[in-house]
Amino acid sequence: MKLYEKYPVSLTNSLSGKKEVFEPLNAPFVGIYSCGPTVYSEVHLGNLRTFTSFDVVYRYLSFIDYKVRYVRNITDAGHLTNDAGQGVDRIEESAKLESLEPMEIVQKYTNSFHEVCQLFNILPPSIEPTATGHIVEQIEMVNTILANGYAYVANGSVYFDVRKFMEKHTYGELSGRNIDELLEGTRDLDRQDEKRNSVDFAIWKAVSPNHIQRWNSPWGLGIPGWHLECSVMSSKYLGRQFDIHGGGMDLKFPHHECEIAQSVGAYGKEPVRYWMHTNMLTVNGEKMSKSKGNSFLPKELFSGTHPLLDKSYSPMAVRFFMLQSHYSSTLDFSNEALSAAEKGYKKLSSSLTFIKSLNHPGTSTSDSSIDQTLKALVASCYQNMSDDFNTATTLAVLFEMSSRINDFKSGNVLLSNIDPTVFDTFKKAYVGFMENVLGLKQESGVSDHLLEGTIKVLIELRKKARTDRNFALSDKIRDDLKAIGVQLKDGKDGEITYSIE
RNA sequence: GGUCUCGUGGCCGAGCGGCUAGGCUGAGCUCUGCAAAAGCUCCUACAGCGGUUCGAAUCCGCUCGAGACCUCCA
Repeated sequence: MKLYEKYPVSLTNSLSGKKEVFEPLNAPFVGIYSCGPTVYSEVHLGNLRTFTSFDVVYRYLSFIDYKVRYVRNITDAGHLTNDAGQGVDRIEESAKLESLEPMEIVQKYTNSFHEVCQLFNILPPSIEPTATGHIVEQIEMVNTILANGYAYVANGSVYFDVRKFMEKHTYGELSGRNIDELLEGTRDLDRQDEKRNSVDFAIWKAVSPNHIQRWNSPWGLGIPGWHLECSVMSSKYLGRQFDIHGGGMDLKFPHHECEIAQSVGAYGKEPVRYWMHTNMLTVNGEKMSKSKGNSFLPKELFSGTHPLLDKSYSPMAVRFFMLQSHYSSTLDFSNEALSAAEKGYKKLSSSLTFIKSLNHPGTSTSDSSIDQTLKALVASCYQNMSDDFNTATTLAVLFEMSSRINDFKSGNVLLSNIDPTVFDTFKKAYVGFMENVLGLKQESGVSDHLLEGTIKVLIELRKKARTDRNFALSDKIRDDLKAIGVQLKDGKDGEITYSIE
């Protein structure tokens, strides 16, 4: 029996607004697409929340035996600041600002995005396609939509004809938009606009010859529409209908709505079975965004240099902070919350370190009540994650497990009272959910062998001092190390461990 | 203005009609040469007002407050 059969996943489908049982089209295969970054500047913490959320979805579905293909794109062309016709091309704009080639901008911020992902332990997707790598396919899709009569050409641009589309299909379903009202607004449309209706959107956009990024098409020089690339790349790698499409709440309209329309307009069927939307990271109750000026860059977080930050925070503390809330709730940033998260993470992390090195002696006089408790905790991890990827409740279970691990450590509970198989399952689950599912890896306090060795020497000296009952000296070693951020902990058995503050 | 979401204890945050969330902080105890860590215990909530129900933080209505989307945004 596969794990996903034992712990069936349910998730909130934005399309219905309800929690539904997840049934992949072709189990055990699962296709996930999530909207990646537009690489015109550095990603901020808010962006990262979404990527972290889908990273966990990807990790968990893989963990419970699904064969997941996870596609996350890089938008490196065609992202205008609006569809209305006078929009500025984000990549071009940054290129001018930084005096670089557009593709240099793309490379620079793609690299930076990858570095940040690595720091936050966000796994690379199975496929990371780029818009510029799929110009041919995008032109093909525009042609298909034109052939189906759902688009029109105007001055070298191609627009999706929403009103025409609505004669046979629905538009606005995902975001709950009242399109009649949107169409009402059409009368106010600027006369100079090439669009027939204000709700129409560009699937191919003509550009002038001095636009650096441009491609030849049947309609002249231009760039692909932003909404189009996701439709093209998702259908290319996951099929015309696939399981999960994710993204931030703010992409629901118009981006995802347009994706649906394009795919239906081209291929005649709903592209996505389950839509998942992550909620926003807020600062003092307001959405974190570049335009509001309340966003931090990851590196500002690690250095603690941003004015809104009291101190620096490690990537795993931040990851833990995000996982403590549900992906569909807003999460409010604050120094207090982050400090609390940092301590909580350290607690779980030290249990992780300990249990990894702990092995069952082999024989046991089994105490079934402890075995039952441990087994229930393991099952609870799966149940919580299968329940709409509830990382918050899963963490609560992990804290419970951490307490049990500390019982092993202190000798409150003897391993000889635990069935070896149960212990093995428990250990694998704790390590697995921490590292593989939630992606909370251990942050090595000391990366330097020299330093590590030096601390060990000092620990040996302190042990000697303690056995000699030279407490003045042993306290001095401990206090002086503490002053530079190394906390020593005396174990019952005389062993001394340390942690870096 | 339209659409929608949210309002939980000192703080952050789960909760999807009945059963302990959890973390951080604070207080006490145990262990310890003293600390730290750990263990145990305690403090405590569901914005307000009505309604449905045997029973509501959880469902319905109203009021107040906050936010998101409706233009680009994870």
